[in-house]
Amino acid sequence: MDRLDRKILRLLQEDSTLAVADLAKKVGLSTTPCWRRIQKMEEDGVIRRRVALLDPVKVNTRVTVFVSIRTNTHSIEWLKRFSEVVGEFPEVVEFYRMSGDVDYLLRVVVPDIAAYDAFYKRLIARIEIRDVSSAFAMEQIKYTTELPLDYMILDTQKSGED
Amino acid sequence: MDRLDRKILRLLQEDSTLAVADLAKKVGLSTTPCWRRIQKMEEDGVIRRRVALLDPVKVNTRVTVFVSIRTNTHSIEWLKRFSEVVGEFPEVVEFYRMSGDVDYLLRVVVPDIAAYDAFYKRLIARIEIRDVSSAFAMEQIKYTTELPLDYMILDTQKSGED
DNA sequence: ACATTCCATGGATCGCCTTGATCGCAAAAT
DNA sequence: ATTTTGCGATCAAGGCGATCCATGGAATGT
Repeated sequence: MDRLDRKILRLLQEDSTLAVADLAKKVGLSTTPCWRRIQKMEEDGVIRRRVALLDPVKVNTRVTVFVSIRTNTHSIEWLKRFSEVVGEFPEVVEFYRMSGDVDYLLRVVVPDIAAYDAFYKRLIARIEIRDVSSAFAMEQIKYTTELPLDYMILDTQKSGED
Repeated sequence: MDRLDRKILRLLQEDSTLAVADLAKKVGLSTTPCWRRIQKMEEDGVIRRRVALLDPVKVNTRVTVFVSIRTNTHSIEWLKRFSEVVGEFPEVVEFYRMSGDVDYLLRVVVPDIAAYDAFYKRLIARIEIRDVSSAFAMEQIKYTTELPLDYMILDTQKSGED
């Protein structure tokens, strides 16, 4: 992993439809080695997958709700079951176990408040929860799947920018 | 937009490298009309872009921090400047304006706590904020870019499953 | 000096994207 | 009942781009 790999990743995070030849040109390589690097990073699992990103408005999921959850039971079994149940809901798009006073945090996407209420009822019907509090996002100012690559660990620390 | 389109979107959200022919087979179409539907959905902006998703661990950003921000000044100008400044940080991967007692919520990805502290200092050096509180995620139980398509508005409500 | 590694280049194959044209079916409209 | 309209199926064909191989050269390390 050097800065060429990083440059490739940067571009593929933005647009994975880029032809290898174009990518190579932008990176400053010829197509063959560029292609090989991509292959390697896919094998190594650095590149997980390539997906299509949809417009939330167009698919009628414009509302994001953050759901903070506190629980009584802190057993492994409960966590396992809780994870499974929550994972089944396609509205739950992110799901974290937290430190601090909140135990779990969900990001839920739905068309509107009414749909959130319906989701909420379905959720608590499936599993017991001590305390739930919902915070509604009024606006999504930034959302990106691009991870910062500045922290990547590179093999060689040669000169160069980017 | 009918259930065939939805089926196509479902598959492309999982894997955008699928060949049109394979996609068509899975959906129950022949390649040409399937390809045309995809084109249309790209033109219409339903499909925004195709991107590569990376492994957070492999690119050294395993830690997620949720940053809750309260502000004094609630002017449009402040919001504009704040948005710009925050948007410049690649570590900020999501950024919402919230209702309720928190004004803004950020999701920040970094390698470790130390890096978060450095990020935090850089942030408050750039802009004045009344109150900041950080919540660390111990575990990412679920993360998906797939939006639920069950709420999609379809042209025809014919019979069928999926 | 030699081995290793990585790149550039060229070529060659093959799959699939992309497009156009034509036909058929089914629903809707007149 | 007939016509119109709107898909989809099928066939065909051009062409781009992915994929792989083979060779030569440059830089690095031992």
